[in-house]
Order: sequence, then C-alpha cells, then structure tokens
Amino acid sequence: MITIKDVARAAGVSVSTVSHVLSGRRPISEPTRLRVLEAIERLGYRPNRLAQGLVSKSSRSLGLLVPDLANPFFGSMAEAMEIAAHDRGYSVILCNTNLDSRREADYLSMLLSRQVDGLLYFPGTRVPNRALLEAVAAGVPVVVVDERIDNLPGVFVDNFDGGRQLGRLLAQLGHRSLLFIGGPEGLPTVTDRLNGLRAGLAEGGGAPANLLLRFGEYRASHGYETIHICAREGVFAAVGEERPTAVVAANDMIALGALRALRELQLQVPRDCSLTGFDGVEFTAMITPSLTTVQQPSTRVATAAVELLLQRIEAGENHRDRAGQQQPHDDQAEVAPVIPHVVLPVTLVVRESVAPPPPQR
Amino acid sequence: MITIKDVARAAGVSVSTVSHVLSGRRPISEPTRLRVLEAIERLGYRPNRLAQGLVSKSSRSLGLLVPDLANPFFGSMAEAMEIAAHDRGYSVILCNTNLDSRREADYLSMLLSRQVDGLLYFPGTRVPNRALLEAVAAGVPVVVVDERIDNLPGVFVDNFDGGRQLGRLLAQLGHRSLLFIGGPEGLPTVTDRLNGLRAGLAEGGGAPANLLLRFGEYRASHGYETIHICAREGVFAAVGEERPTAVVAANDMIALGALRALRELQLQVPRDCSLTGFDGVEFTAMITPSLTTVQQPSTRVATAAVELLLQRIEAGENHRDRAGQQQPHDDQAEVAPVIPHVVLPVTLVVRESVAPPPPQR
DNA sequence: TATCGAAATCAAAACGTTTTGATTACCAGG
DNA sequence: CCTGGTAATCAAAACGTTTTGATTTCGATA
Repeated sequence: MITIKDVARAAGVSVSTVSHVLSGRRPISEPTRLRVLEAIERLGYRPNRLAQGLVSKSSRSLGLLVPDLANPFFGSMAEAMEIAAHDRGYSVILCNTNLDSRREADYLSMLLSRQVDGLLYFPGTRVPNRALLEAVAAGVPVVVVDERIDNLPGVFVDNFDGGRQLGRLLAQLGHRSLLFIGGPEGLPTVTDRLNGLRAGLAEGGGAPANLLLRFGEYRASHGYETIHICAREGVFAAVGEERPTAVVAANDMIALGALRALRELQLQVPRDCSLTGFDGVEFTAMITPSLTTVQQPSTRVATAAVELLLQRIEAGENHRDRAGQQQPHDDQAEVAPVIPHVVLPVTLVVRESVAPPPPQR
Repeated sequence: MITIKDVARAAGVSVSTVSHVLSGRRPISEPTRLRVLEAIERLGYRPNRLAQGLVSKSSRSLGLLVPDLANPFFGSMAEAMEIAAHDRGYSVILCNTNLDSRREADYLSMLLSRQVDGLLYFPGTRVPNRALLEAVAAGVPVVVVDERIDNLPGVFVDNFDGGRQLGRLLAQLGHRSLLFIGGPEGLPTVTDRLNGLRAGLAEGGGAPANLLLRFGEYRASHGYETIHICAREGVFAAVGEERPTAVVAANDMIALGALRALRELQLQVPRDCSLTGFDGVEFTAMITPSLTTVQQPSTRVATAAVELLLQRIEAGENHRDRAGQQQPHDDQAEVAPVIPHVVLPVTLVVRESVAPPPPQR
C-alpha cells in the first residue's frame, strides 16, 4: 500500500507538507505543490480513510437501517438516500433489520463501533427500539424516516391527508362499507392513514360508513391472506350495508396481494369491489387494473432526510467543540431543543381500481 | 469516547492486557479477566473499528455495487447479500451505480480508500468497467453477481437453460412467431437467455420460429414503450406467420411494462398474446394475469456470492502473508489461477400468462 | 537453594493520517 | 547591519487499536 510517507519521500518533502497540499490548510509553494501532486499521481496514492477517520473522529459514513429491501418502496428510498449521501461525501452502511429488534440492536452496536456520523432509521417495527434510544442518548444524530416518532427528528409524508383524500374519493363515489387492511397495528403510518380515511369518509359522504379493520404486516402476503380469511368469514357474502364495496390497503404491497385474492374469489376490481393502495410505487401504474393510490414524493423524502441528518451532524460537530467548556449555561438561550419533523405532501393518484359500488343486490 | 485506555485504567491493568482479554490471544488470569470485563461493562466500552482496521489492515467491510435498487430483483439480492455478509461479521457499503460508469469509477475509488476487503459487483452496464479492472489489478477480491464476465469470478444462474425452457414451452404450445424484448444488447444475461430461447424453440417445435428482437434497458418503461413502438410499426397488425403470438421479456420488469402496453392495445394476455418474464420476483405471482417466468434462486445466488467472495478474501490474506518472501516460485504449483464461476439452476414457473396462440385469422 | 520454564503482565512500536508548535529562509524597514 | 515579520517547511504528537519482545512472578525441579 502506498502511504503518504511514500509520497513524501518521492517528492522529497515531509509528510506534513503532503498533507497540506492535499487539504490546502497551509500555503505551499507552487513548485513543491506540483512535485507532490506529480508524486501522488505517479505512485497512485489514495488516502486511507480509516486513518483519516481515526484522527478526524468522523468516518464520513451513515448507517441506514431498513426493514425490507425486497419491498420496492424501501428500495427506491434507500437508493435515493444513498445517492444524496454520496453527493455530500458520505458513504452508507446498509443494514437489513427485517423487522427484528434483536437484529436492530446488533446493527446499532456495530454502527457505533464503526463510528458512523449518523443514522437513517426506518422503523417498520413498533415504536422506538430500545437500542436506538441508547444510541440517541449516546449522542449519535438520528433521523427517523417514513414513520413519525414523537421525540425524534423525522421526515415523513402527511399520511393523515393521504388517508383523507382516499376517504373523500370513496365516499363521493358512494362507498359506505369498507375493509381497511392495515400494516402493523399501532404504527403511526397505519394509524394516521386510518384516521385520515375516517375523516375523509365523514367529509365526503352523508351517512357514517361501516369500516372493518384488519392489521398485519406491510406485505403482499398479508393482503392476500386477509382477503381470503375475510371471505371465509363470510364478509363478502353479506348483503346490504354489511358487505364491503371497497378495500383500502395501507400500502401498495398489501393492495397487490389483496387484488390477487379478490380475483381468486371471482370479485372483479373495480366492478364488484374497489381497491386502493398507498405509497405509489412504480408497479401500481403497470398492473391491471392500475391501482388508485397515494403517491409519496419518495425522492424528496429521502433527500430531505439526508439533508436533515447532515445538518444535525454538522451542528453536533460544532457543539462538540464547545463541549469542553463545562456548561456555558447561557440563561437567555435555555430553550427546549426543538425536534424537527419534516412533513411532505402526498398526491392522490386516481386510476382504474376504483369505481362506484355495485348496485345493491 | 471511552477508549481501551480508559478501561485499562479503570481495571488497573495495562492496555495490552485489555486487548488480550478481548481477543483471547494470550492467557489472562481469571481474576484479572473478570476485572477487565467488569470495567468494560461498567464504562460501556466499544472498540473503535477504525483503529482496529488501521492496524489489522482490514475494515471487515464489503462494497456492494448495484445498478438500481428500485428494481425488486436487485433489492432482494442486496438484502440477501447484506444478511449473509453480516452473519459472517462483515458490513456492507451500499453503492448505487445507476448504470453510470463514471459513478462506478467514483464509487470504486471511494471503496478502495475505505479499505474494503472485497467487492460485490452487479454489472448492469456493458461488460467490465475500466475502473473495476483496475481495482482487480490492485488486488481487491471481486465477485461479479448476476452477469457472467469471463475472467472474473462470478455467481449467476443458468440463463441459457432458462431461455431454453421458455422456448420449449412456447414452441410446444404452438407459437411460431415471437417478440423478444431484451435488456441491454450484448449483456451476457440477455444474450444467454436469447440463445437459450432459440435452442428451446428449435427443440420444441417443428418449423423454425420467426423471432423479432428488441433491446433496451432492464426496466418496465422499456417493455411498455417497445410494445407501443412495435404496434405503431404494425407488428401486431400483421397476419399469419408475421404476427407475434408471444412476447418474451428478458426480465420481469420489462414483462410488467409490456403487459400494460398490450392491454392498452386491447390485446388480452394470454388469449391474444402470451407473455413471459425472467427472474421470478414476488409480484409476478400477484399480478393479473400471473406471469409465467423463470425463477432465480436469488437467496442462493446472493449467499453463494458472499461465500465465494469471503473465501477469496481469506485466501488473499494468507497469500499476502507470504508476499514478503520474494517469489517462492514453487515450480510444481505453476498452475494458471482458476477463475470460479458458480452457476445455479433456474426453475420454469408456468402461470396464467401463456396459452396456445389464437387461431389464425 | 539456585535454576528453569511457564504464566501473566507490561511497555513500546506500529498502523496512516492530521494538526500544530518550531524552525528556517528570506525580505523589507529602520 | 540589525530587527521583525511572513511564507514555507519540518518534526513530533496524537488518534485507538494490535502485536510482540521484555519483564516479573511463581512454583517446580535439580
């Protein structure tokens, strides 16, 4: 391996001179500079970031904790975040939590060992993980993505509004009886979307709607099985107000599975039953029938999350400089630290999968 | 930050003793060991992997270069690889090449700076990137995934066989005129699948088939646009032998786009036109009609790739130990280094999207 | 009781950087 | 001709580990 020492020797200067050429922190005479640059080029020198990190106390890397990369929603989010981070000179360490909080704890410990400068965290599992809170307490900047967690900074979309737009649409079409297939019960995204849905239904239609609730994982299989289970329970055999005329899935994957199951039950979407998703991943435009869904600006969410995280990281670095001065205690500025929550707007995308309910039999 | 020095002080021993307790490389008396362990626990000590990497000359991390995480095929591959790597104690640095070879070069240089122990590389773009070959030349172990590159170790599936199975199936159903919508022209996966398709068609049917070829990106939009372009060119208006009765897409995303476009043209799949994909990602089972495709054992591919890479990394480490001894030159063992290519089998999954061709008008 | 070896521990060097106080060389001003 | 200041460079310390040769302690053997 070619080190800075080799370059220094080749250029006939000291190690610190080479470093200064590279960083530009001290003036270097032009001839020396050129000699050093030439040596670097000739030897193919590449600074060792481990060593740099050791002295600078920053690895210039971020930990990305994501529950399920096979889900294209997380895939495109991860992609956009990595790109944003790379643009700002940071690398991303990928961690697949798979909804397992033991794994999460494991990864967190590893990431701290690796001196990551910050964490991009997709919950996916219920509420804040213990290990995550410890990391936060230890002073590692964290930005929570996609979910809202009250006392942690986060970037997410207006899930309530998305739900509300869906509710209004369905109510206006005349739907009075719906099946809501949620993700994990209690997750903010799920709850917000559901509450929004309720609000939208109330706004859009006269009579209060009949709303059947199911919860489970954010996966196609959950949508698929839920429909079949409901069918076995006679939900779709009911008549009148009881029978759901629309299925609202808490995300696109669930909707995809539900669509399949509905078809297996000989229920045509949207003729016999409307269907909606949430997230607006690419395939929703491609399937048949194309899916009515709420589109997230995923790239904007991703870049906003990275921006917010880097902002906090840089703020933290300044803060750390002052850390030595034993409590400045500026009485004036004794404000509670404000936890930023960036909320981005969503867009309702109306496609083939919704229609007025079938005439009552 | 708590360092090993703090632990040593707290336990009343030297730094090296703490290190030995942690690594177990030298015997430590039981009472001392316990005292050290207790101090570690009490202080919440966490070894700094940057420092460890600096002395051990290994970061215990792998670079993962992937073209497009929004594609669920790459998403699940990336997920499986990261998990396999994590299980073996390695972290994964995520790099989104986006089919851009300048980006690739950029990432490669960053990864080398970060002292990654090896690279997991999905080409996606044409043939070996210059920067990649330099990295290989510099001695970084690389495993190419998904594509076959002749003189680099790789893990991929039997694309030819997959194509052949599709060809046989379609020929046996009676298809004589097909449209093949490929990925990037010249990519081994594309070529192998196409050649297999030809072989399968020859085996399965009597008369030689009419085969129309199109190439482009591995994306839904490419499938979608190709169908529409073909339609404008009158391809689907033709009669008799000319008109394709089946569309063979080089992967599932292309098939998804093609399906959409066919439907927009009022061509029903499979009644008017059969359709097949390749890869076997989850959604192929869920869409309507469900897609006939060739299933890759993605998890096996992913873990095999990680295994192979780690194997090479460890071999390289042994090799490096001997590197000092100026050319052992053991005449006996003067064999050309064998480039391993792990080829895994695929499975044809026949679903609703294929049927015999419609009766000729 | 002197000697040896093994077990346990320590001290110091090394890994590749950045940072910073010290040194040198040079030139302008008095 | 001395003084002072500045520009350019160097040397050494520091970052947090691991590794290894040296030292100490101790019990067993001669």
